[in-house]
Amino acid sequence: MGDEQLPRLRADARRNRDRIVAAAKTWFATHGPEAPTEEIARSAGVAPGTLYRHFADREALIRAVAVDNFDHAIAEANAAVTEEASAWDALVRILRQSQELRLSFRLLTAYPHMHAVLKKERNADQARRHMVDLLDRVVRRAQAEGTLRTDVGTGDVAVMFALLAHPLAVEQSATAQLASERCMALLLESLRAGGDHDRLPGQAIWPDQITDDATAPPDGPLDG
Amino acid sequence: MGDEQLPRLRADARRNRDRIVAAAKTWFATHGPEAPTEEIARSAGVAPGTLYRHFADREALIRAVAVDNFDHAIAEANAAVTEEASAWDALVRILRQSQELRLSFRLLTAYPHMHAVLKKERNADQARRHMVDLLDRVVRRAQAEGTLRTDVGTGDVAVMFALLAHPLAVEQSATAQLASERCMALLLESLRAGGDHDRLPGQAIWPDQITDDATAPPDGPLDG
Amino acid sequence: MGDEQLPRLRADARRNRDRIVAAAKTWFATHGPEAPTEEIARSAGVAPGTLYRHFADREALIRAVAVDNFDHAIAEANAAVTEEASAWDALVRILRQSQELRLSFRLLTAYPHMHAVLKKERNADQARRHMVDLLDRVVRRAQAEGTLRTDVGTGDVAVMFALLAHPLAVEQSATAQLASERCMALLLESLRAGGDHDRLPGQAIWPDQITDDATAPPDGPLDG
Amino acid sequence: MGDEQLPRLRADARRNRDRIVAAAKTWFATHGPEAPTEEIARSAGVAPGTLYRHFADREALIRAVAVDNFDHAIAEANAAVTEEASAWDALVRILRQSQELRLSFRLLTAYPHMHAVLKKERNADQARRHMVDLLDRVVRRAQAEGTLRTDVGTGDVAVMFALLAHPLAVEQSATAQLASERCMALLLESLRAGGDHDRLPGQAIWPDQITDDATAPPDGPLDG
DNA sequence: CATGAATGAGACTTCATTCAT
DNA sequence: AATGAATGAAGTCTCATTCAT
Repeated sequence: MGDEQLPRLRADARRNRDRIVAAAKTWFATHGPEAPTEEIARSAGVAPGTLYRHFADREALIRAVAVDNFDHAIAEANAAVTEEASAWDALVRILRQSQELRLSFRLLTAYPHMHAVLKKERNADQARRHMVDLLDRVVRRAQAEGTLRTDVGTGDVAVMFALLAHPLAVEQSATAQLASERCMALLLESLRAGGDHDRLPGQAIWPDQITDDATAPPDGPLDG
Repeated sequence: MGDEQLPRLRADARRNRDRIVAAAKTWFATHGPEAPTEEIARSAGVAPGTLYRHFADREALIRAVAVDNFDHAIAEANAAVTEEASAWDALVRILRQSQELRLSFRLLTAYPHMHAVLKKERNADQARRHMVDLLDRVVRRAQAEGTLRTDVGTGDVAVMFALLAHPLAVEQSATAQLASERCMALLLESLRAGGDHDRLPGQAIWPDQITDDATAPPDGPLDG
Repeated sequence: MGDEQLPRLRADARRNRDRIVAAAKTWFATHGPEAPTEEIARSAGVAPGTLYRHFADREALIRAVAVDNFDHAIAEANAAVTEEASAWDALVRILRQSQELRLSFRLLTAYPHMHAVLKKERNADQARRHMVDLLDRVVRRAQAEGTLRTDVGTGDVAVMFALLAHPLAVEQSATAQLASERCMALLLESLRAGGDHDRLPGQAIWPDQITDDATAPPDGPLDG
Repeated sequence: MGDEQLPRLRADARRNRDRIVAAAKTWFATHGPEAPTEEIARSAGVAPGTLYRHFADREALIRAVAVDNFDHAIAEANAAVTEEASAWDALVRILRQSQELRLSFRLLTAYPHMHAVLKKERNADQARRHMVDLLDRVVRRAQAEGTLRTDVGTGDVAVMFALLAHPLAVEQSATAQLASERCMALLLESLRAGGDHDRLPGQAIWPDQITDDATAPPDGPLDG
């Protein structure tokens, strides 16, 4: 899903590459995108030089992690679509289960210039579009089956996903877990078809509006 | 509000301190909480030594910025409570207008150990509690006046605030602005009293649960 | 001569700067232009950070050393012109004595892109032109006094200086010393006015031809 | 001449060895003796491991390049001696034409410990002596035929060769080419027998004095 | 023999913080 | 109280060389 284009690697090199990405994913998740490459290498059980043989610099590593996250997220989303009885259930499952997707979003918002970084690699941008396409199909099907209110678009849903993917400041505790679930429940309730809905401002937002380059993010981790 | 306890400063020292906090606020907002102190000092028009005369280390500076943010946010929230006709309207206004509050929340989620950091300084922790108290009053009043559903607590509302305070990855464009407003509208709709509500998981979350030390964040910027 | 434009430095900073340049001069002379900056700093009795406070990178340090060399070389040449009875004697003394000039040339030919590097700093380029001007006056005076053959130009003389400034591969031994002196003697003999001279190829080379950018050096230490 | 002692190599190995030496010669000439071995290998179309199968380390590669240079230079010098009418003409041709000789001298003066390095390999040292012997014969013959002044020795001539082998800092331009030719003409004029000659300092320098270990260079590229 | 992945020492540079002026 | 120079600990990245495939 993002790796077919890599030149064939020798088995040991491939294994090292995978271990480095896995270690980086953990370090980025726990210590942010500035986590020391040396520590990442150590966690992966390789020397620093090996990390740099596979990834030219920190950015390349971040891109690789992001692509990997998106790949897994897409796989999870596909499974949800395939296995759930209704599009609505698929949507709920995607929202609830995608830890990988969540990590992607965290990385996305924590690293300055992240969009620019991702654009540098075909894989990364493709993965993003792929995810959006998938979400778009689910949204339209949910509206067709009458479970999702029809005055929201895929873009609206994506924005909500992005918000919910953010870590709560208190996330690890039991309260945080509960808070997160309650928040999701409230959001899902507001998306559900039926009942009286307020008129939302503007028009529904669809994928073409969020895929557009015009929506490039600002400059900085807190704004980006 | 958070600064009464500071020793009297000479006028010029006071001015320097203020300029440093202002510069830091800008740098933290645009370049994250790791922004170089030297740059912050330069922006403030002082030498690095001066910055460190006022703030023992980076953390102290972050605390000062947070306190400053909270002070402003509290002032804005007070104005909302005073000037709006209903508690609901005050809530909406707080959510929509408080740029300072938004920045506070961003800082809160972007910096590792932020809770621990804030706790180190009486001022900072007090400001946070002050803000929560204020929100609590508004929430209870809104429930009393019948505009806010009663199965949510102040903690739930705070979590939503925190979520909405996050920048959308697309925030700068017109679409992003619209997306943000639509998202807020959906959230507010879900908080509004009336209609049929799904049963939310667990119990309502109230201030004591989010002020509790048990909710301390884990170790890392993305999780914290 | 190359340092008037520096902002006033505090006395201690000035002293450190000078010690760093002196240490760098020694290291470059003995270990080439890739000598470790850390060692240079250690020799100067400062920490690496101090070296980098004064010189943004290795290139800047090399430029500073080159400027310093040229400054000293110019001073020596000026002394020769002032103190020697004839322009010819001044020429001989300049050729024989200018250790600093010799070091400049070594650096010049040992470091890739050296000309480009020097051009980056106004001081460096100015010093070079200054030196050429000085040499030009001596050459013309020697020709006017009838001691230097008139079919050579300042450019020719400069080229010979440059050649002689190169280290002989055997330079440190007694033989090398002698070889160097005999070589100089032969060269000076060929420059001396009087007797029958072969027709030299082309025309005399004057300063405008060697100051011209068109004569930029090739890419590399052995060709440059 | 320098390679008879090598063990027989398979045809492909032999071809690889030759390509590596050729690539190294180019890289050393353009980027100095510290040129990355990996780049040299790439230019030669082999993997780094192959380079190290043929040459134990960087020094061995440098020696191989030097031997190769000397071999070619000797062949050219032999041709000059054979084909030119007088020893003087042979001397002039050797000086003017031997690009390989020039490169040998450059490498010799650019690399630290070069003499020590060459001495480590029988081939390299033999090639150097061979070249000196050849030059010695030409010098003596030229003096015998009355075209070379008799107060200079082979060592003096070799030193001049070494000097002229250095690149002029301006070598690439038309002016540089001319300057080089004029410089050679002046030097040759000073070597020519006839006319009044100044007394040169010391005694003529002969091969035994420059082959002597006592002339070993100091420690560093700029002095060596 | 060739390959090219892995190593790991070490270079350069940055920056939070201290301290002499 | 302010200044800004100095420090030195990290961190990133390179590359000569080794070694498993």
